[in-house]
Amino acid sequence: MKATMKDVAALAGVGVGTVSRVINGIKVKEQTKDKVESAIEILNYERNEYARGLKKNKTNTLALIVPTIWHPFFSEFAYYVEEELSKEGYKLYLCNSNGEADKEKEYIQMVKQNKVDGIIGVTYSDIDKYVSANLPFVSIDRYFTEDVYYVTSDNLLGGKIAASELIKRKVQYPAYISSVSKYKNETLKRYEGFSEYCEDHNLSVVKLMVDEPRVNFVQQVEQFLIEHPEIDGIFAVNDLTALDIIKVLDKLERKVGEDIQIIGFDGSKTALDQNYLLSTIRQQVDKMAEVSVQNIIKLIDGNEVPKRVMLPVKFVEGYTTKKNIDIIEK
Amino acid sequence: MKATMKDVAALAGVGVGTVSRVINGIKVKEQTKDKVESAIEILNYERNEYARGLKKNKTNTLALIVPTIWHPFFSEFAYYVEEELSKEGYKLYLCNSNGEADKEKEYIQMVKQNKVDGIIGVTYSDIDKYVSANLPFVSIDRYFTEDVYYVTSDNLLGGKIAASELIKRKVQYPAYISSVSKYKNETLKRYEGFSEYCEDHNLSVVKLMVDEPRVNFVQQVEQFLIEHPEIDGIFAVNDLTALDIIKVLDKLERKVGEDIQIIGFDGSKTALDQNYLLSTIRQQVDKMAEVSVQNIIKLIDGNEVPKRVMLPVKFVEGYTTKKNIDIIEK
DNA sequence: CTGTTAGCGCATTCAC
DNA sequence: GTGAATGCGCTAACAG
Repeated sequence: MKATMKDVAALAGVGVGTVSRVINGIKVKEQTKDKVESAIEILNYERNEYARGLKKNKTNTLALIVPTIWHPFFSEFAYYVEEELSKEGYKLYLCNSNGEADKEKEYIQMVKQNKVDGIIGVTYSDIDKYVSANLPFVSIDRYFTEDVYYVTSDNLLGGKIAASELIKRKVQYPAYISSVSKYKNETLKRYEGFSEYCEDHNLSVVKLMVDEPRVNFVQQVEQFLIEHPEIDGIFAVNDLTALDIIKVLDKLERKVGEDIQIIGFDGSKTALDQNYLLSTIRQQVDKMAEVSVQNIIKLIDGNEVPKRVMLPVKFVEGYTTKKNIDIIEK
Repeated sequence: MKATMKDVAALAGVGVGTVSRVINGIKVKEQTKDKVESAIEILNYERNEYARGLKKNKTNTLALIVPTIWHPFFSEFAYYVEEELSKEGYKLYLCNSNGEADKEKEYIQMVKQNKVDGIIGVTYSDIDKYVSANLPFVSIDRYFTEDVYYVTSDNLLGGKIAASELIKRKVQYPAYISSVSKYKNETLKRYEGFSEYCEDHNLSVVKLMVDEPRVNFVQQVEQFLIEHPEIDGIFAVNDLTALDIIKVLDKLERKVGEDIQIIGFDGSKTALDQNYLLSTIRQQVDKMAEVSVQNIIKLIDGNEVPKRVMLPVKFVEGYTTKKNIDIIEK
């Protein structure tokens, strides 16, 4: 049936230890190495990962928890995480939590059972009590406690940039629209930055914050916009929300990019490709993934990494904000 | 440190065998069962999956190979696969192949090494030589050989429906635009169905098929549309391509949905949400995922499943085709 | 440098 | 019903 190390050792006329050494790249006499390798070849030997894991307590496997891989931001993030991990010789488990703590707990169990070495998680549930300080866990976009490592974009700055770009384009009545999870996360900073900047420029922000899970989101947006006809600039918590809002604006026959300007957040490539039109605050998804992966691997290996990493963002102009500001400004 | 079965057995005052039985739900006297369970509780015991895997040679883990999780169709598919798998108590490895056979081979190795029990693959490379008949492998959207199980949408019918919907809307000069992989896959059927139906209605279709990987795709589309100004209806190989084409049409100032109609393919929810406007042929992604998962699990368990499953598709009307056909038809 | 050996933690005989 | 014993395939420590 399936060849084991013993078979290989027998065929090569050496001990199992030697076979193990060859496989793991530990120095062995060239000649014996050749013998072993050809035996491996002949028997079509493949190492059994279970036996190995049992000894080494190391799986070279990570889990990625996202609310849903459906969301373009998460799927782009997952893409980069897997790519980076693959370079490092790691495999990736994918978990859609749907915001349910249960499933997240399950994966935390897995690291305890040695099924995975660590977790990268975009978790919007109250998972924090389960992640202990010595559990390799890197949180994305969410601050738990001092113990939990996290990497995030500079959401505060993003909010400020959005405000500044809108104000630059003569927006007088800025609005912020978002859906909010009952669990605190970094997206709240987008609002903070936005309103702070607006207030500094003597503009007050009207806001709509819909509780998650979103029900009748579109209707609520519509009502909000009808109640506040003066709004001429909107900052949306993310691109998908921005697109939903645009839908409503279309329906209300407000000319987006002219009568009313809108800026999203994320700028993940999928969304941009599909909606080349949306002005947005772009997060460096690739970088986030890279840093997350590098950090968690270092954590697994017992090295020090910064508790917190914050990545810059930048404005990407689309067609939902006014062009040629220079001309406008004249 | 970490509690093992031995510890539990010691604390409960029973043998390890009994502990094992309790854990695996094999009948044990109620009383001893309770003892064991409370010992497990106290010691916070968790089964080591590696030791278990070593014995059982079963991992309850599957791999999903997609070209890139980025693509909304694949990310939606991945979502449903993971969801379905989760119900069945399976874990999912995610692999972005980027169309490279190497990475796909690596995962096939993994099933041989008992790291995964089976693979669901959307593979556009010539992986077929590596998947043997007894390897649990379900292919999506691609026919290999008689040996390989696959599930796909009814692409031929989809093409026909697209043609019929366009013709119903008075299209006279239908076109088909696509990018094509050098490896045969089921998407070619979309063209077949489309052109077949058109020809049956005495319309000849002009087509643009750009080789993958796409370089200068947009430019090629633009040139194609300029060279064929008569085109008044387009069927695109998928939604993303349709959106790219719309971009070009916008640039050329052709009024989409009026001067020129366009139908995409996929209708995955993400794309629809973001582009509520696109008329498309909708695949039942959830169903595809469900069937794939059920079939591969059956295969793993050694049961019979149909070699080939073909799922129906349907037209979903957006704003890129004419509305109120009745009125038009009068 | 290399062969031998002792577990890793569990499931599964086999006796009792 | 249940405890004890055997090995799954591998790595690492040890002895040569």
